[in-house]
Amino acid sequence: MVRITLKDGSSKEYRKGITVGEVASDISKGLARVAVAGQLNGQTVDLMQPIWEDASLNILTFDDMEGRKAFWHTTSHIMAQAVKRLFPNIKLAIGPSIDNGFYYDFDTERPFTPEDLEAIEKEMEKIIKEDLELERFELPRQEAIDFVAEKGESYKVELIEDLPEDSVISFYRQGEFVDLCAGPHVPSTGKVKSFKLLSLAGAYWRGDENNKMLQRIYGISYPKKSQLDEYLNRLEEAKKRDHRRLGRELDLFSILEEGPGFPFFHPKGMVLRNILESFWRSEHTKRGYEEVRTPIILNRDLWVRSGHWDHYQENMYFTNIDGGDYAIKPMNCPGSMLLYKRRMYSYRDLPLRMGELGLVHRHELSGALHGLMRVRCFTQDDAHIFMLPEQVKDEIVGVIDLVDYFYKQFGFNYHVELSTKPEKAMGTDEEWEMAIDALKEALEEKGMDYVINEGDGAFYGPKIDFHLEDSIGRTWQCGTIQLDFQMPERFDLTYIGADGEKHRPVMIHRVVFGSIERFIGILIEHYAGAFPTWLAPVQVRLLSITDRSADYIKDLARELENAGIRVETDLRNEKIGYKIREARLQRIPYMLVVGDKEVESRQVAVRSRDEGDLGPMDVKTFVDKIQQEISDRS
RNA sequence: GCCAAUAUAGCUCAGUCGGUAGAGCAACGGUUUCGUAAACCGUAGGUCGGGGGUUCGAGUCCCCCUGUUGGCUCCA
Repeated sequence: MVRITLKDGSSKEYRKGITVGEVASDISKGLARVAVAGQLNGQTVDLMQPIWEDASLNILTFDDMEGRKAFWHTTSHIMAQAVKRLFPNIKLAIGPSIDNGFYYDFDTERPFTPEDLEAIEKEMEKIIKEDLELERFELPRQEAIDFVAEKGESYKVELIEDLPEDSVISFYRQGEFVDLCAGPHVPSTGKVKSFKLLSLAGAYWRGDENNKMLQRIYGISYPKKSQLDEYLNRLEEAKKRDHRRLGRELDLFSILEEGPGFPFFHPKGMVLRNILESFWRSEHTKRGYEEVRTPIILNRDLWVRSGHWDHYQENMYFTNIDGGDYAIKPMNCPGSMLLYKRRMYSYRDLPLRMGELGLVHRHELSGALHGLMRVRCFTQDDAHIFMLPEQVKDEIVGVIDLVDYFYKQFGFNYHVELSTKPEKAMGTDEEWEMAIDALKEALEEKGMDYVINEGDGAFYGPKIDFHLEDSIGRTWQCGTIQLDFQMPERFDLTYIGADGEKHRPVMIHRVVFGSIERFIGILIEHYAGAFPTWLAPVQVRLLSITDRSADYIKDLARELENAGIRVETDLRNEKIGYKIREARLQRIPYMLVVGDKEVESRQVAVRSRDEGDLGPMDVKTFVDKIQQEISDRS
């Protein structure tokens, strides 16, 4: 007998070799029905897994991330099986589950067409109806290689050869289809009730652009049709809040063919942008930052000195002036270095916090451009902090607090990553280690959870990245703090210490919004265009019922403008329902309806975007209310 | 940059087998002066992304280029 301890702490004896699925059935029929995998002593396993020893067991359903992954992984096998039935000559690469579904990469002579996808979906339906059982088996290394080689699956051979010597090599069989796979999987193909193939894409083998490009098919699946519909519905909803669409509908910005990746900001987009910048300025002034502006174009020598010439050239734009080579800045730091060097500093002057809203240009691959999220020119809300070595931790902590303050202001969730030394880097391993330790120490002092991102640092130093989560769960890197021992060295930055000698300051680069353009893109999606009143490009629209109220409305508009409120009037000869509809589509926070009654009583009928009709109100009452809302930034 | 899809009026989209371009909304003109999400009538608007080719004839078929979209790669 074996003793099995369940999630709730209870335990029970079963015969040796009972499977995970049988235990689930014993617990309850309902659980057995929704079970997709198990967790045996913390390890995810198949429901078909027999249990030979005492163990703790957790039954996973589709609601568990691990369970969902098994479910999606099985669906990817079903897709691969369908592809092999339809196109026997296609070679299989890899087919994992991802955060939202699964994909499978295929090596095929002829790219898939949308019609192929339909045929594959049909074949998958058949495989699901056949309700094939999945069976796991293991093979010794050489046999495994021979097995896949005989099938002509050269990518699988390569995968097995790259597995560590001592690893268990497992396969899963469903009907005539066998695939190399670590598992786990759901017990049979019939478990997958509802699925959809979503998109086709090219993808390099092993993500390396020097390798062959394979054909990737993405898909999603669910145990119930209603869940699939809900997911597809969510995708539709996300489309509606796409910042590119809202940017056009709300007249905020545009990106034209004449400037791919170079956005134009419209008047309303500029209002939003200016508010963000003035918020930024006031918060930074409060925290002891000064502001500078450095040139967009600087000569070649500077970029050679900063290391960008050697380490960043492929992302830079160049120009020539009077026979000399110049570069358009991709970063603000070298300019700031020059500003630091304009005079002598005492240790008493440090830390020196030098901020710059700097417009940088970077050559991004054409295929990577994406609305405001990924552009070729953007404004970094940059700052360089020069400090004594003993000030490093406090300064980093200060920036972490500042970033947190900003993001909370907009109600964002975020997570933190710590990136270490990349391949193309300046400086010694010791310097890097010191810098990484300083960042870790600051994070730990703040008690922040973070993940390590190996090899993803800037070429001059490690960094802490802040990743915001957007409306459809994508994450975007915004804030970053980068510790840099290299630039001060290269530019020979010094300060005079208490001992009267010259010393080397330490420097950090940091941004909070990251890129104002990207941040605006994220804000648009986050609020679905319905900006809180303090950010709304137009805060109030005055709507006339008939021409008779026009003069009163013009007076009101002036009064509200004088109170610092952003106002528009709609005096057109249209019905009130029509005007309200348009104002709502523009997501304007307040509509003031003014007809004969309001002219008579010297009031306004207030309709809030979020709360609907609030009824008549004295003008002063409304102004007080909205001003309060604006100053609270609620 | 690579793979695929795609580009028709300001916007959203029709356009069959290759026979010479159409709707709704928006704009403009008129009528209507109306109380909380779309009044009515009319007018105008297009080198069908650009270039080349096939054809008696191309929005439609082929090739090249550009942009866009979804991925890959890269990143704020």
